[in-house]
Amino acid sequence: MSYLEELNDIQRAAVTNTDGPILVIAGPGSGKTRVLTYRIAHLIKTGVPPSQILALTFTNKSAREMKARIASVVGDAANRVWAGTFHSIFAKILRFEAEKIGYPASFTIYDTQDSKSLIVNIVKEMGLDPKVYVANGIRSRISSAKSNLISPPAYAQNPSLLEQDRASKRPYIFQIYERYASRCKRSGAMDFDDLLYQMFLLLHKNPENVLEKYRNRFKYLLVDEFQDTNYLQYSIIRKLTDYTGSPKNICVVGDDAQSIYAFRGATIQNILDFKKHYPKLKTFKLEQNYRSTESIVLAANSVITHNKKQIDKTIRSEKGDGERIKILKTVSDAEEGKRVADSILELKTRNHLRNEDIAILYRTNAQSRIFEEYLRRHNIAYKVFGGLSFYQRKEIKDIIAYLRLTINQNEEESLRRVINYPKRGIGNTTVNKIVKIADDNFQTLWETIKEIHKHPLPAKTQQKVQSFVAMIEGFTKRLASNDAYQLATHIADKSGILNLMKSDTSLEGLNRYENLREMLDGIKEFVESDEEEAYEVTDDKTLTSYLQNIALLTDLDTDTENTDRVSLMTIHSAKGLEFPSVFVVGLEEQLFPSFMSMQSMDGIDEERRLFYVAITRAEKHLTLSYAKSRYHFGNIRFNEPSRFIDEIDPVAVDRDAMEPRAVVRGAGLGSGTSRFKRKPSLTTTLDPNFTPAKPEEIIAGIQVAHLRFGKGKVINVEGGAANKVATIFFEEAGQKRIMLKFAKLKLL
DNA sequence: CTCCTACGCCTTTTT
DNA sequence: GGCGTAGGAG
Repeated sequence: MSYLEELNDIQRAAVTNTDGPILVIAGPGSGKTRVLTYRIAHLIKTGVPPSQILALTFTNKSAREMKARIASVVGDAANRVWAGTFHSIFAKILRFEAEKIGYPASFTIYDTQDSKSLIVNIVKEMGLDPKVYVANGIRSRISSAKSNLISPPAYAQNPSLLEQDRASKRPYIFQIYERYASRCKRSGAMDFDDLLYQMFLLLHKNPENVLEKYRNRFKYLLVDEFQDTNYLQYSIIRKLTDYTGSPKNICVVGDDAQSIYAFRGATIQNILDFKKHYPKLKTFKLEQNYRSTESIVLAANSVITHNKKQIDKTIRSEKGDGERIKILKTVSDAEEGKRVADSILELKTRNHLRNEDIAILYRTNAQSRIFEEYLRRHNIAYKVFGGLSFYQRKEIKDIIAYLRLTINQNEEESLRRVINYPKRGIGNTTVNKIVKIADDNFQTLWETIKEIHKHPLPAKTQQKVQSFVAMIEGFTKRLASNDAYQLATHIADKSGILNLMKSDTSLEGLNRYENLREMLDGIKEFVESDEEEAYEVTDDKTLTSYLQNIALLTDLDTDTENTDRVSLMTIHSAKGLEFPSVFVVGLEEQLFPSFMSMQSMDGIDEERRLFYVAITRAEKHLTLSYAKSRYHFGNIRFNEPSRFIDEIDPVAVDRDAMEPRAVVRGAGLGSGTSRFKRKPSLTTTLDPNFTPAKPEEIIAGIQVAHLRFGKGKVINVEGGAANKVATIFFEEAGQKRIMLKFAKLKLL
């Protein structure tokens, strides 16, 4: 078994101890994924049927990667392993078992937006003040209730929760929760938490002995990123493995130092409880780091010692000192953007790095903009992960709403979304009446509009509603005969969406149309793809399974274009990834650590673990940066450097690099009026009464100044007479091609 | 009912 | 600085 030779002693022990409970504490870069995948491969090699193995991860990406690596050892058998995220595996099981717990098999999955808009509707209906009952706050309250297995009735009787709600002047949250749950059920919809919560209830209520069915099916369980599981997830794991007579073949892998999801209920208490609940537990610690240089590991270790509570371990590297960590101190967020982009150019030439070897990591999604701007100026290809994902865009959600409604008419968020989109004369007044009627009759909206003639509404309105109903019914009829692509194309056309988009010739409209086309192409690809690949254990090509897939897909998963790009993402999304060169930016008090976390010690500790995760993504080069001033909601803010910088062992830091360089013109505070404009203007550096040069004066090699782009050097000039085009490299703005006829250039 | 504009809120982090 | 929504006019 040659693959065992690729492991160190501890890794090998963690792989070959196949039976009984195992806890692997795995530091960053310690070959955690390798252990997990080889363990699964080893199980299969020693005769365990792959379909009896369940591997739960946090991202689709790591599930996919895991499968690919298992396949490289055992071949096709890897495809029969149940590997996926908690959410996707449970969605798949629930799809199969839904009717046993009162949901349709075609249940809809609500994303965060859907949940929020449902809550907004409920708050309105209950006549509560939406400024007090903010949707986001309510949603996280409901989410954490579910994550702790607290049902609506249990919430209503829980003194401490009720007291908290009273204290925050929102005493009716328990009623909203109750209503939210019943509306989801009535809609045949599950939110993200339901995929876990209903899975637990399924096993707990155990209709038709499903519990035994799944206990028997999954003989070997593996859980990645165990430190990020919440009570609910852990409870499901226990349901499946912790019972009398269980072989307890469960292997969990995690690192308490990398726990960064406490805000959504994750608790390292699960690691501590695991030792109690599974007494015959064997523990393995992976402390050898194979990823980073010693400087980087030293920095990480020194930072994390500032956290009191942690499982004792020391990470070692044998990669040599490597470069020390650079610190970029800048005067403004704009200068930070520019300096990082400059450094990337420098890295690429000096160290022969490709774009894909480089990542910029930040605390909040909003920080990406300024880096995008300067990377574009420097002609560096990049990709922003996270933020608004493709499937969250309005035009995409609109078409998705039609698709959902076609499958599940009772689903109300989609119905409300499209009943008057495109405009068909069913306005707010009508919708509100319909909602009222539905509520009075204990019906769904769909049931109400299907019988709209029974209700007192203007004849014209009734007609419009009836033709909407007929349209949707027409779509539904096609489900049997059309594949997902045919149906989606039909819907885009007949709903009027396609025409609406074609008629919008604005730039944004064109963009939206492109996105719609891309969406349709994506469906086509899904229909035609030969199973597996990106779409995990899906074997059917129905619209239902397509919708399930995209509901659980994140931006991180859509890297189909394998082009060479710098990655921009939050530190949270970067977990589990590694890059030769990493920039961790925005290291300022209030931002990182975030002001939201600064009330409590635990909050700061979690931010510090986040910083630890950020540092340990780097293999060779690590640069930290901070800005003295930064725009926040359009206002300028001044922050101190992050406390985390001082917590790094000075030995690991390159002190020379700490000294500030010359201030960048136009990008900093010193540029007069431009400070109040978002776009740095370079106009001020040029002569105010300047006269443009004649086209024939511009020749290769000379220095010029442009009204907007600043100083630059002409690289070449092509085209004849009236249509001369010059390629000019500007110091600030990068390379541009400019029509000389229009150019406002000055000779220098 | 629809279109347009002004204002107000926003930003932790994610499946 | 940007997006979604409320509120007014047509």
